[in-house]
Amino acid sequence: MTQAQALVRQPATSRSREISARCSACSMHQICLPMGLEEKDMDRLDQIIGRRRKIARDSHLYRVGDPFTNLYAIRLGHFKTHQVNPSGDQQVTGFQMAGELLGMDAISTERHHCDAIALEDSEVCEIPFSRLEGLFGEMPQLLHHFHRMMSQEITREQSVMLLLGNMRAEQRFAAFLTNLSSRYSIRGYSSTSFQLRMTREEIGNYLGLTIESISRLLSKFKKRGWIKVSNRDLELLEPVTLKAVAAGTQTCA
Amino acid sequence: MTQAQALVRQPATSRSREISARCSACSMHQICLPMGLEEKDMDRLDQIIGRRRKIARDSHLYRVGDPFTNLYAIRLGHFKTHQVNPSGDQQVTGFQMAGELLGMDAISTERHHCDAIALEDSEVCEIPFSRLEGLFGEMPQLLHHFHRMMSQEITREQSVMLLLGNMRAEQRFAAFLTNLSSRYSIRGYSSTSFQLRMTREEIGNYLGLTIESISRLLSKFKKRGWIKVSNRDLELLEPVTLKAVAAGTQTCA
DNA sequence: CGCGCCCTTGACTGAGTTCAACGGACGTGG
DNA sequence: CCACGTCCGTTGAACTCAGTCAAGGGCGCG
Repeated sequence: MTQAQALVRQPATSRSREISARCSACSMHQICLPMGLEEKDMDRLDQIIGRRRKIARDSHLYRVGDPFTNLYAIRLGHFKTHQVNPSGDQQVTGFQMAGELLGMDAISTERHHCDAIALEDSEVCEIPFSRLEGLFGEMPQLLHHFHRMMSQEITREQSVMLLLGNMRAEQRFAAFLTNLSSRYSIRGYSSTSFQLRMTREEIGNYLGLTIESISRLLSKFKKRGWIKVSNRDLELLEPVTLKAVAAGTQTCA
Repeated sequence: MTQAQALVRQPATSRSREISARCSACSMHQICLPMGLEEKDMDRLDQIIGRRRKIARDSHLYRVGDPFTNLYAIRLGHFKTHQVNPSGDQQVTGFQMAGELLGMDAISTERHHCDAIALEDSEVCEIPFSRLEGLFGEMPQLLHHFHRMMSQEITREQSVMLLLGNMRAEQRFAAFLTNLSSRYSIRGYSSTSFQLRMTREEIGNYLGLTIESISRLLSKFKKRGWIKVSNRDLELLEPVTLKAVAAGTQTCA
């Protein structure tokens, strides 16, 4: 029996889901929700995961006010989340990449508090929250890691508060680049060479700056020889300097 | 047998803890972690809660880098939390009051990421996190509410990001006052008349403004007849207007 | 080719900071 | 009880960083 035949003979429920869609086969499982689970537990998690959904670039994963039923684990691609205040202006609250969890802010009110939008064609795993809660009682490891992920989100947001509340423009931008760099590094990508998936405007909004300021900062950093930019392609030539600027140890002047 | 005698005759373990220290007898139990629990479950939660600790004004509940063992529920008083960045400047990340939970940002790394400091003489319940996790398996209601509280913290921080990223000074300050007002209201206190427990400097730091700006804003709002101020005593004379300013529907000009 | 979107750059503006001086509340000690 | 120092807050004047406004460039796509 060939491998192809073996695949064909699997029951329909298995065939309808690609093998690569299982947590254990996903390249993100060391970072994502199933981190640290044994094979057996990972399978149980797999069983509750609803669908793997494709989200086209610029389309919404969810919107403010949508009822909360699922968390979403990003398998592939990038997202942004933004809030809208009563007078209509937006604040980008984060950029998320593969292995990160979306929707945790909706647990408290069972409604989403922000919009989540794909920055490129992306793929997510739908995790029905009530079923996930059902697993927690029997899988303390899963629960513990879930708490770590929520806690990490709190920590992340606190550091953005520090950024928005205390830092000057160039410090903010250096911190932003440094943050992206380390997150790509964790995922096994280059920490010095990557693409910006978001527009200058989205970066500016996230950092509490205008698009013009971001543009000027890119030019300034380029002139200093700290980075190389061409459209959305970015190379960090002086990552150590950038880290120092982000930390406030060094300035641009 | 008199009541006094009855108290004396109670076993030492009971005597060492005041009756009012039990969750079911605490005025915050409708807001705090035990929200919605039945008497029996509340007792179980009580049993794992370590101590009720008094924290003197200006002293630390925990510091950045302290190992994480407990969450803290505020029974009485007010706290602030702040982060410190590498170059030494601080960012106040929140002001907490009775019924709120402190320390959730430490779960991810098992180290505290910020300092928590009492703004006045306060009291907290020490909740050993590992024992709390032990209860989760058997008390899904408790777990669910814990998730709601973490999620609420994420939401709260997102709205601060919106504030710091998008709002003008007067809008920030109006949002701050409105937020305090509604939190006091939930706790059964006056929503229009309360004391500021923090200095102008702490408010400014939290809102990404200087102490001078806060002082000027107080004067401005007073001149407009929106508030009455005398040192730390505050009265909101036009709460509706303040809400509108916070929402960006109305300006001060 | 032409249109739209995204980005860059320059000149000017202004909200909020910085600097500085002062005032008032509170606690301590003579 | 007053003198003194400290901490906290207020107010004014000058400055500055980032925003606003405006014009133009470059790239992709129909």
